[in-house]
Amino acid sequence: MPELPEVEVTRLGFADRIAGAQVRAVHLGKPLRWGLGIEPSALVGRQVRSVRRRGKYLLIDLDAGLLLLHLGMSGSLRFAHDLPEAGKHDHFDLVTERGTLRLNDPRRFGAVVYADDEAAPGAIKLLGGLGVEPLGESFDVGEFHAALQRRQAPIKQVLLAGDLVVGVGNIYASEALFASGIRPTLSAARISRPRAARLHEAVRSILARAVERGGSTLRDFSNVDGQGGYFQLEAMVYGRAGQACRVCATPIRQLRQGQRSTFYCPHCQKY
DNA sequence: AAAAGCCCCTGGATGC
DNA sequence: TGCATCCAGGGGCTTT
Repeated sequence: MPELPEVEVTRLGFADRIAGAQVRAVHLGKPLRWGLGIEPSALVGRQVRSVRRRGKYLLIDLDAGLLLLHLGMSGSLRFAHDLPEAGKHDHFDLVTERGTLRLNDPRRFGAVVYADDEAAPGAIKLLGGLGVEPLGESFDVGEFHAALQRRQAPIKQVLLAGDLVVGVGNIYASEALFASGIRPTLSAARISRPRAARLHEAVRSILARAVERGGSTLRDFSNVDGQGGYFQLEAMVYGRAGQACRVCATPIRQLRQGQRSTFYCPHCQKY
């Protein structure tokens, strides 16, 4: 669920509220994808400075060190003063005097990892290979097109790989390709400059719109206040196999690329 | 360097 | 109702 918009909506929901708070306790549930990498008690007394996002990672800056948090496939965060006792899928609590940040993650593909700083090996391993931020100024059309020229793989998988541009997951990759009229199976290297420009714009506008709509809630996602998003209602192709294209009424098709579902309109995406 | 497969884990939907 | 099977938004790691 959590792609860039969901992670950003999550961040926006608690960044300002937790900034300046002192950590009172850290509680762990079942093991996540990776261990925390520090004794939980060692975080007590540290102060939360800010919460940033890099790709699909949340970076919780402390006055000493930082926490790298990933929602995986089924993770979501809550932030509140009066959270109930931890349930079976609650695997990380950061208790502060301003409220408790709680990670709920049924599939446990998510993780919370401590690092002394962003240059620490543990942080480099997770953040080092990431591509540019699609909503930032460093996402340049010319560089994007040039990078696509060097990749022979299908464009859908190049977008998902995240080493070129981050944050585009399965839903938004399908949506961005629809918006730019490109077949998901087309080799990235065969995308012309004008098409790359359309894709570049589509990625930016769709991700920004999804943040505005509170993200997409298909199953597990909710913001830190427990509310779902609405972007899924605006999906043109994702999850719509067999249904009429909202533009041309042609039935939407579904295929598998790299063990993941892809949706597209064979009429609107001919390129 | 790039691409393709594998796998981590749980739960919901579907089919018999 | 019970049970097996398939599928799911991610991404690091290994192999080709």
